[in-house]
Amino acid sequence: MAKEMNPVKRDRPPPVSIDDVDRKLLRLLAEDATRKYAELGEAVHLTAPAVHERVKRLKRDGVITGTVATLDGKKIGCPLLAFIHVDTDGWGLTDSVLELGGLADVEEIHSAAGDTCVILKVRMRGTQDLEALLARIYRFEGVRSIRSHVVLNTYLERGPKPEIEIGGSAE
Amino acid sequence: MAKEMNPVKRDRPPPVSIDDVDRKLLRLLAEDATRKYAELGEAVHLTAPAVHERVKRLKRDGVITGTVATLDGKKIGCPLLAFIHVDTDGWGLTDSVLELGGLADVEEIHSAAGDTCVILKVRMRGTQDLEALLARIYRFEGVRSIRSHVVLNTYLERGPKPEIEIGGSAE
DNA sequence: GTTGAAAGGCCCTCTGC
DNA sequence: GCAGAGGGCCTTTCAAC
Repeated sequence: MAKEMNPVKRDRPPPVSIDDVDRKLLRLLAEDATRKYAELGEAVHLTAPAVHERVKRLKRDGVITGTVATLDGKKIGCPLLAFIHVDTDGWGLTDSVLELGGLADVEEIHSAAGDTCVILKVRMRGTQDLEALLARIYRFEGVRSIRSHVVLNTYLERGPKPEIEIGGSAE
Repeated sequence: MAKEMNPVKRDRPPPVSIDDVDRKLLRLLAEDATRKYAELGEAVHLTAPAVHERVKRLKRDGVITGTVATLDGKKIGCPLLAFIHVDTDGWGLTDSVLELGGLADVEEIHSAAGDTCVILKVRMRGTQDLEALLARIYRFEGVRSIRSHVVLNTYLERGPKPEIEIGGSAE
């Protein structure tokens, strides 16, 4: 086949096929998962059973990974949001860092390229909790430095949303 | 009152009151919002109508801000996750940056303390889209520097979760 | 894919306790 | 706060097209 000969092809095309109707459904559900199938149907010009079939497929294929309630950080007593960048010597950090996932404060753990190795997103009750967490991280082996970025205000915060067009980059 | 005399008190206690049962419900719903009221009820030793009443109150008070479907970034064709730190001269950046919220790629926009002013979380189809976005940001007035942190692997990614204990910091 | 219909489940409310 | 019962909406499936 001409597959490997085409330089435009991505190296790893997604194994699941998603069309524009799926994308629109995903966008709507990513915004509000309580929408009824009938409502979704009229948005994409399909009937409720057809929509149900697509959504079921999207869940089965792992495109939709779950349905969750979003909470207000301040209202639950965690007004302090921060990003923590941890720079390490080697890679022995990994196991220790993954343990941080057990803390309710820690929302995200990523490994990253660039001048930092691990990026954490944490939401805490106050600066004292943040201090305690930093102290704990510093106790890990191989930690060279930590930089904290305390968030002053959040203007946007949402989950992944599929692009609407294949060639475009926006809306 | 002895309120102002107690140095332990927080400066701004949350206006909505949430007890431990609420917190447990919030944790369960933040994990999986499709849980049935009966199931939630037996987890907190309450009946379904009682749970329903609490959840309704939590939504009315804005503690629960919504119910959304979570999507797999890779499966929807956006495997490239990155954090972008934008450093600016003044504050004129704000309006321009907020416009970025219109892009589907941009998931989060925060203003931050420290050596960076704005933190963006973006999820894109590839490095070309990232380059285009960076070029766009550089065109903004007052942008001094940009640092991008491309995520290699995500170990944890979830929404806010209330602490389970008043004094504790974990599970 | 569609329409129509039917069964079942759960939400939600209301009533008393 | 509990228990129980009822109405109604919606999901979900099945038929036939």
